[in-house]
Amino acid sequence: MATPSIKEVAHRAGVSVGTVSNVLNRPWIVAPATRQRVQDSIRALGFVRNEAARHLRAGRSRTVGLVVLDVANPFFTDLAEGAEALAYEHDTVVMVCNSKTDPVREGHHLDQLEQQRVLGILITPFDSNDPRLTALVDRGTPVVLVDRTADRGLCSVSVDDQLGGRLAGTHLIESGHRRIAYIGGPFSMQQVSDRMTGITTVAEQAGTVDLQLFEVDVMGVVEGRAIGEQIAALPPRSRPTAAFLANDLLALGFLQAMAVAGLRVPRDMAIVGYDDIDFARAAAVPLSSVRQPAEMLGRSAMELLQEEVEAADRHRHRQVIFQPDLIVRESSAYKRS
Amino acid sequence: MATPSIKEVAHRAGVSVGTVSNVLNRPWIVAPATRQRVQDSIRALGFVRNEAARHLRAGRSRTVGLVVLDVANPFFTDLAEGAEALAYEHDTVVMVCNSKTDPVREGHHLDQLEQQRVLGILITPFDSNDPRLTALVDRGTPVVLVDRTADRGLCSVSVDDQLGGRLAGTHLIESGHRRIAYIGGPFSMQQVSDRMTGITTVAEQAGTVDLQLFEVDVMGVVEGRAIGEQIAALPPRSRPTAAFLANDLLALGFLQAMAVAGLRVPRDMAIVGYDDIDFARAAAVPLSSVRQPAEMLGRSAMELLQEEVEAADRHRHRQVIFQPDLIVRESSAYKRS
DNA sequence: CCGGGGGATTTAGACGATTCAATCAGGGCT
DNA sequence: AGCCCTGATTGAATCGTCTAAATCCCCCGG
Repeated sequence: MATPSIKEVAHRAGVSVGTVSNVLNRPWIVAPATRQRVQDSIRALGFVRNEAARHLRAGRSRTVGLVVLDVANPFFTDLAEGAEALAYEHDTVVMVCNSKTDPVREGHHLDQLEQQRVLGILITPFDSNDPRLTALVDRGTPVVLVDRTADRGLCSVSVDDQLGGRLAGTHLIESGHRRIAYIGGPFSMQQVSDRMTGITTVAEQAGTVDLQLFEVDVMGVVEGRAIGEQIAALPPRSRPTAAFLANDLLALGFLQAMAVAGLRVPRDMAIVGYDDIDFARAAAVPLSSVRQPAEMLGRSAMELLQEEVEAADRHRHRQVIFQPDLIVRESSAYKRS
Repeated sequence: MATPSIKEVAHRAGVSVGTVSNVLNRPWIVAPATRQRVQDSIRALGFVRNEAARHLRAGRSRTVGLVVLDVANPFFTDLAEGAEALAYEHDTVVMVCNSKTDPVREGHHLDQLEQQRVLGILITPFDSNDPRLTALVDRGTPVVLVDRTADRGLCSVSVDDQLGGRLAGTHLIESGHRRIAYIGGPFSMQQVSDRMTGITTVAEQAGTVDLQLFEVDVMGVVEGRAIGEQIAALPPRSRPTAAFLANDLLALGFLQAMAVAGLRVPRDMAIVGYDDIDFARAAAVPLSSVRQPAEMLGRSAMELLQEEVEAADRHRHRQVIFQPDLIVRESSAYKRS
């Protein structure tokens, strides 16, 4: 009835449990005839290894945790894809957890993962300086920050967000915009504030640019739409003529709101998003966006983790940084005279 | 160095391991003073429960596997969201696995989940009659089919796909279309063929409708674009005037191809998708789509599973079926004379 | 014929948490 | 003083797998 254990397999094959274990782990040291008998027994009983027992014995599991801010965001699914591809090569399983930009959920997932004694954790944290992260590391779970730069003793994989902000800002300013909105949030999140710093820098260099900041709690389509309505309702005189949004979901929502409000994109409102998700190109007005190498990020993060797990001791933490690209499409392809 | 075990905690608190375990599991039977001492010890040592050991002892894990066809598809992330919400209430963890419509990957994930002795598996299988599924059940892992109807002894949660197909078909036919394309795939997948059956039925009833079928391997944006190009290249005389696509990703890709080819939607080509994902409404031309209650599906599936796990014995397998709705938007809002 | 060598197999002890039967310490009652 | 009861705590066995050390067996060489 219950799943058979190695013991039943051994009994049926007329050998000891040790031999069965050897067949499973070092088949070459077992005599061919015996090996065959054991394998037959395994098949006949439908034996399936118990990962919990292996894990307990080995002291380490074969799972890696990946905690992301929003699984529904294609950027993160791409990232997960990359991580999973590499994990597969290392005979490792990825457990994807969705924190939904909520520190409480994030904490809950971290607890679960630690209890499961995962090999390590890849995380896009709500707050990169969260003491829980370092505590985790101190207690022995390797952590790699994803899409965030680690300052202290951690590995991290990130994209130069300030550069991303500068790219978007420069593009909009050169297109003649003087009132620009930056929309993202929460500002406490490193990536959001870095992108802001980027665009702020170039705005200040240009001198005459009026940069308005709008904060949201969560970066989803719904929130983008809401901010869009709010901005569309401003008097045309003071209303920004361009918006840079900290991710594409926000941008898509924002774009919808423009359509509803009857504002033309890019004529009345230029839009630049971030991440360059697949849907950006398929939007009502194809969306300009700052592209990040999502899959590469995931792959790279997993690489660092595996390195740390295997080298254990003599491992130096590294910070890998990628460069973003600006992809200009119709939503910002209009030069103001 | 290594994570401390219950033994170190006990030693430091000057009690036996049994008492520590009691503090963790039935604190009320432990004398307050002792309890306090143990809790202090736990905190001081940074003790974290070892889930593998608990699991091994308990004989059952606290994880549920969810295997979906495509995590990048918002339909499935919504579904996962629903499942996770209920899991949380049952103090259970969901492990999301992405089969990418690939039976091999699917099999790999099933193996992993079984080795982990998960509580149960929720799956949108590539092939509902896959013998591996029933084998899994026979060996003791409860399985609930999601977005598929189970015939045999399994629980399932699904949406009436034939009805969905009929809704889309009727709508297009009543709008005056006589040449209609149905695009989806692989046709061997139950939901794809059910939707086809639905539209075929109403097309036959109408009598004069020419229904053309196009098969794809995977239902993603890229494939939709490819089929779109192919159809746009047909001579206008024989080219369908409407397309019903088996999911919204396909439809979005298809829509892009129309734009590129210079065909106007809905005038030259009406489009109806399936799933009504968030992006459908945000598309270049807002997409008509057959809506499925994704989150509800996930929740419901998890409900059935928990029921089966708890009732163990006297549990009757059930097939829950939801009704889809047709959401008409601009992409099909044009009546041919 | 005996000892030794080497390959094949077995044995036994972890790994960490849980649980239940057994023990223990006190207090109250006769 | 002796006894019992109760509530608190302990001890030991258990879950399934792995591995290092021990044992077994057979054959070969001296």
